[in-house]
Amino acid sequence: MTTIIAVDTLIFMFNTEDGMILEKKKAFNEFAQSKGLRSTRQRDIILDIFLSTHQHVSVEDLYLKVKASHPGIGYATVYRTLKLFSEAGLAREILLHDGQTRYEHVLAGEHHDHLVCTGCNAIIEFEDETIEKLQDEIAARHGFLIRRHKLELYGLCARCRNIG
Amino acid sequence: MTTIIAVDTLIFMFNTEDGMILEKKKAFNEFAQSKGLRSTRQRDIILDIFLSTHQHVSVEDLYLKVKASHPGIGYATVYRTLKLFSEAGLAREILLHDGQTRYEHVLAGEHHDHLVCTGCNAIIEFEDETIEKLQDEIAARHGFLIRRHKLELYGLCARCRNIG
DNA sequence: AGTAATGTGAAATTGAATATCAAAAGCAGA
DNA sequence: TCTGCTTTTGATATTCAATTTCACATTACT
Ligand SMILES: [Mn+2]
Ligand SMILES: [Mn+2]
Ligand SMILES: [Zn+2]
Ligand SMILES: [Zn+2]
Repeated sequence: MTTIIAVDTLIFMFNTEDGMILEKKKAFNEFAQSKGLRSTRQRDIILDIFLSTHQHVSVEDLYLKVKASHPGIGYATVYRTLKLFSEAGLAREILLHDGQTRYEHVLAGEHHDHLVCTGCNAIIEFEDETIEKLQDEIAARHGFLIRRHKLELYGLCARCRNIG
Repeated sequence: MTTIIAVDTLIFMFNTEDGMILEKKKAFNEFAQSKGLRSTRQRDIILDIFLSTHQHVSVEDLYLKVKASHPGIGYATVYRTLKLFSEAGLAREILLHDGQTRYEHVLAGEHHDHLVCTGCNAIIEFEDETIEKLQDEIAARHGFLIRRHKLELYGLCARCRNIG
């Protein structure tokens, strides 16, 4: 009986946003433990606030958001903590054309690339398995071992095409 | 007779590196004229030296190369002149992961993407028509009009895989 | 509590891109 | 060739995000 309830709860957890959040908190705690990092109030707060965001946030973006409720937390801490999140595998650094590093959530095992509207800065995510395969073939042809790639399509979104 | 010789010479010219160089010098002169730019000793020198390079050069790279034979020429001039080359269509700016802008030669109508070795910084150029088509399809599916794209594959080249 | 190691926040530094500005050079006419 | 106007140059300053520094605070552990 107890066991069945536990399993149900677990499945439910991982299928909701709250579940994702718990999952990521756990992932970060495990990472911190494995690296011998100490647990601090600041990291907890920054993690909570990062997990509450839904877009691609810059350090500055997140810093301002954090400062709103916790004015004592400094820019450097937010900066360092976002780097940690990315090392821990729960965030990914992305560098688009505007020269500002942004962080986005990484969902376990998921990968995507970006369509960027240069008119309104909208970012659309996409995946294309065929392109990924072709990339591997190109790499293989040149004896390369690919670690990561960057594919960004810049242009105007439907709305900006009409307005512009 | 004269005409035939001229045609032969022209064909020959465009099939050699010297021909490319002449072609690009002409292209830049035409651009300069159309923009009302003045002809200067510095621009001639910088163009010559840029055309003599074969890799993807940063402003700093080219500046050092220029300074070696012409110590009087300043960084700002090299910087501005490379921008001009790119406006004139004979160079292209590329921004790889290391956050340093580089310039490469643009061959008429040609496009390519880059395979970058993070071990030795080697850069290999490639083209893949299928990938380009798939990109267009993705864009169309989202109502986007693509202006440019960036596709970079980062990893280790054959040599660095063995050494590393 | 005591101690050593780690984390924090304000400020400083870095590094590349770009702007500024006085002096030098190019250019069209006289 | 000289003149006067405009552009270009070169040294330097500025900008701006990323990153480092360091004195002080906090944590983990005994
Ligand atoms: Mn994304
Ligand atoms: Mn190239
Ligand atoms: Zn748009
Ligand atoms: Zn290599």
